[in-house]
Amino acid sequence: MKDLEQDIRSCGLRVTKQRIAVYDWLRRHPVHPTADRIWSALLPDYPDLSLTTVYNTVNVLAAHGLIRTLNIRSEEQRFDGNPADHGHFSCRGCGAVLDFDIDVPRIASMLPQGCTAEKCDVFVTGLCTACAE
Amino acid sequence: MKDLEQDIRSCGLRVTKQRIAVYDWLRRHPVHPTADRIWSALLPDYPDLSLTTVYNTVNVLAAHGLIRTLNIRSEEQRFDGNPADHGHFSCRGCGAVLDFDIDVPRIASMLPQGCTAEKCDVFVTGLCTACAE
DNA sequence: GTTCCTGCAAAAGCTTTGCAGAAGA
DNA sequence: TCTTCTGCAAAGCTTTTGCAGGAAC
Repeated sequence: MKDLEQDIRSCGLRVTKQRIAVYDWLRRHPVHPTADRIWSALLPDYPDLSLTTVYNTVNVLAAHGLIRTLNIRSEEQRFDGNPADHGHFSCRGCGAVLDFDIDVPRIASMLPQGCTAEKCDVFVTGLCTACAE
Repeated sequence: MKDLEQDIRSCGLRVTKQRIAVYDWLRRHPVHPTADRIWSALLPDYPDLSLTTVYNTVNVLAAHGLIRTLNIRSEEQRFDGNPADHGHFSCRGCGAVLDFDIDVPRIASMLPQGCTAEKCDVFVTGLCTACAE
């Protein structure tokens, strides 16, 4: 928990219980939630937490690279507590989103000549093992 | 132009001048536009075209695999006249979106065990050659 | 004591829906 | 002729903004 505070503080941000709560939840639940989902999950423990603050918090955390924003589906924005480059596999059958490791240099080698990669997202849609049957 | 009609017809859809216009424009302008951008571009030639119809059309075309929807940025949905798997490079400097070829089998090999890839999107953010200076 | 953050309400922006009239097959 | 599509207006949703009170430092 102390390291979460440290992360936030080292970005020049103030440590508030709302920021700790959102950041901690996001890191412990790798479910790529929407802002609304984060808010609902925290509401029992933080009855005064507002959806506006969740939006504000995820935007601030993402701007400082502590979390990452995803656009898997068109309708809504999702957030990921793991800011490292990694792939997302979305199962068409059960709707689950699985993380997987990606070989960033290998993907960067596919880029147009002269372009440099700073952030890399890979989204694959298909069927997972269970749904393939 | 005839092949566009053919594409639309072969999906069991009716051929209308609006659908031809949107589909044709999208295929000839690989700029990954928003619905609004498509509408603005076509308005001079189709003064009666409504934004609702553009939305309806891109959704129908995408549902039948003739075009592809993208979620490069969070705010808005974009469309791509090329339905084949390919990567998108978004330049942080000039905002341009460049297509690049991807090696799908190579990426599929990074997937979790047992998962099968049906659609693959790769989004890379960074700096293009011109902006890198 | 300052500055920054939170939370409410309202606004903004994109996208969808309902429905009557028009167009395609 | 029958079914599908278009276009207008209005609604729906997610996300942002403005601002007063409150918390962090």
